[in-house]
Amino acid sequence: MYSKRKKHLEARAKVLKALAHPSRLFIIEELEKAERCVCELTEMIGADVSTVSKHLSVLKQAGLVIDDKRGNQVFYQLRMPCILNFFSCVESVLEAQLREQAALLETVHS
Amino acid sequence: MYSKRKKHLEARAKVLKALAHPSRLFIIEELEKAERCVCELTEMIGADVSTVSKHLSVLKQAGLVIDDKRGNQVFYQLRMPCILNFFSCVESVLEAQLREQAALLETVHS
DNA sequence: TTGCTAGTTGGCTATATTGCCAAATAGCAA
DNA sequence: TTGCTATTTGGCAATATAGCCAACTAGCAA
Repeated sequence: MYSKRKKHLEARAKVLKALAHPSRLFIIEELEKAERCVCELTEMIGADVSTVSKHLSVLKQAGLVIDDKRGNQVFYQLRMPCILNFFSCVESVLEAQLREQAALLETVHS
Repeated sequence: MYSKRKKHLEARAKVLKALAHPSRLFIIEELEKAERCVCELTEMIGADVSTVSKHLSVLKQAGLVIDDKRGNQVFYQLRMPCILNFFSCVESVLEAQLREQAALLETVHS
């Protein structure tokens, strides 16, 4: 029954929702390389600081990153190192879509 | 630069967004077991048929499922078998959150 | 044809998300 | 103290999402 699993699926959905934004995916990828302060991420993304701060807050709420205040800067770190492998499946979905589009073009041109 | 990766990250985000809903996660899990028609999924989820149909349309748009009309029923199948492994990371995020909450409770009680 | 079942689509309202600006907060240094 | 930088939070408007009902389409059978 759906109701039995619902709570769990909602929790899962919340994590996926937190990941489902290009800027937040960018942040995850950057944090994979090294910790970053808000100002660095803001510079790279090119949006308002408040916007980036809110994105970071979403990732933090979802348990994906942790923050560490040092001086007047806040550094964010990736909390889940498995995230990267995690994307390989998403990639295969995207690749399949590309192959499909290519095949479609093929039929148009022939 | 963010702009270079943006298109790609937007595509990724779209797939994750399609997954980021409890009913759609439920559908994915069911289709992992076997193909299902819309009526079966509707029964299990307990929402309006139109709602379930729209969820399926979102998953289809994202390239996660394919549909197969047979008679007057439409059967949906999982297109990406890797999806299941894909969730193990999300699970570890959730488990970490639970551990954290448990630790927090610990400090309250002691 | 009519009638029934299965599914999709349009339209609507309620709610959530995004991203900006402005204001508030915190650390550090003069 | 004042001033500067880094960050968060509140508020707002624009847009997107979710889920219902109603209407429409398609397959099948009498």
